[in-house]
Amino acid sequence: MPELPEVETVRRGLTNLVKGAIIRKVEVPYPKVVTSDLTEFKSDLVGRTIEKIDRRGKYLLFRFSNNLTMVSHLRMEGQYSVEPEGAPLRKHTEVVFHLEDERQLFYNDTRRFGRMTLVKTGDELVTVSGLKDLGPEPTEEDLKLSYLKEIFNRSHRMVKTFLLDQSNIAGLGNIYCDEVLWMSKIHPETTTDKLSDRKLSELRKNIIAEINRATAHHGTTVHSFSNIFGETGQFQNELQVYGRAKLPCLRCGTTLEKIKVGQRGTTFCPKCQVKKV
DNA sequence: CGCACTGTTTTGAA
DNA sequence: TTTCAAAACAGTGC
Repeated sequence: MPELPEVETVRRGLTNLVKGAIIRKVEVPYPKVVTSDLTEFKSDLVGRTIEKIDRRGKYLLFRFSNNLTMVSHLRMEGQYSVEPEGAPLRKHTEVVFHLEDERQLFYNDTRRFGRMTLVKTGDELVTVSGLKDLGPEPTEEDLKLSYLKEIFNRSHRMVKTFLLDQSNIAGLGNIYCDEVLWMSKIHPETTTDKLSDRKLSELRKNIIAEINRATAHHGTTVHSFSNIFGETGQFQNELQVYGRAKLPCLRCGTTLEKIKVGQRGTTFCPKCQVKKV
């Protein structure tokens, strides 16, 4: 499901619904989802308040009282839902947080790729792989052009693959990568060191703008994504290339092509996005 | 039925 | 050190 705008949508929904709630009991029907000690996971959260929910890249950070943080990554199809106490588990419910107020928070995950781990607050930045090496957020303040120039010039990887690497920039996934490359008129297989400073600046602006715009639309619903209220995002109506292979480019009319780049399906316009060699 | 595809990340090997 | 393919898993569509 989720790239940064979708995870941020989930974060806001969770904040509305369960911020301030107290955990009464934790059940883990699918133990593999918890990568930290399972016994501690089930016992340590009992009695704790969900004080805040943060996000970093595609990671959700549940801040509990007494300096505990639960790191949750939804991977492909992870999803939270809030139900009345006693509601039956869903087919793919992996964790149940019973709350003190007659509700329960479910973590559901059809493909079972999502993972969560419990750490002492602050430790996530040193112990959680993926999180500790995460690149800057795609924002005006955090994503400096000088930084991009440096990492792009140093690498010889294809730009699409490079943007998907979360240690370079946090939060972009397959959909928004294809979108920003189309917007910036960059062929996905161009190697990063071939991009001019001017192109890089354009790409940076497009990344920031696109992520902001998608977040404002509550994210994109392609397969299964819906927010905690069960509402779908609206941004799929705004996509220019993703999911439009064989359809005309909305800028020049050329038929969009779909190829594989670094084992990910990649849609682009062969006329607008010419590979620089 | 078999195969390819799907919004992600980690792992191990080259 | 850097980069890449396979694997983790379930569902859907051809």
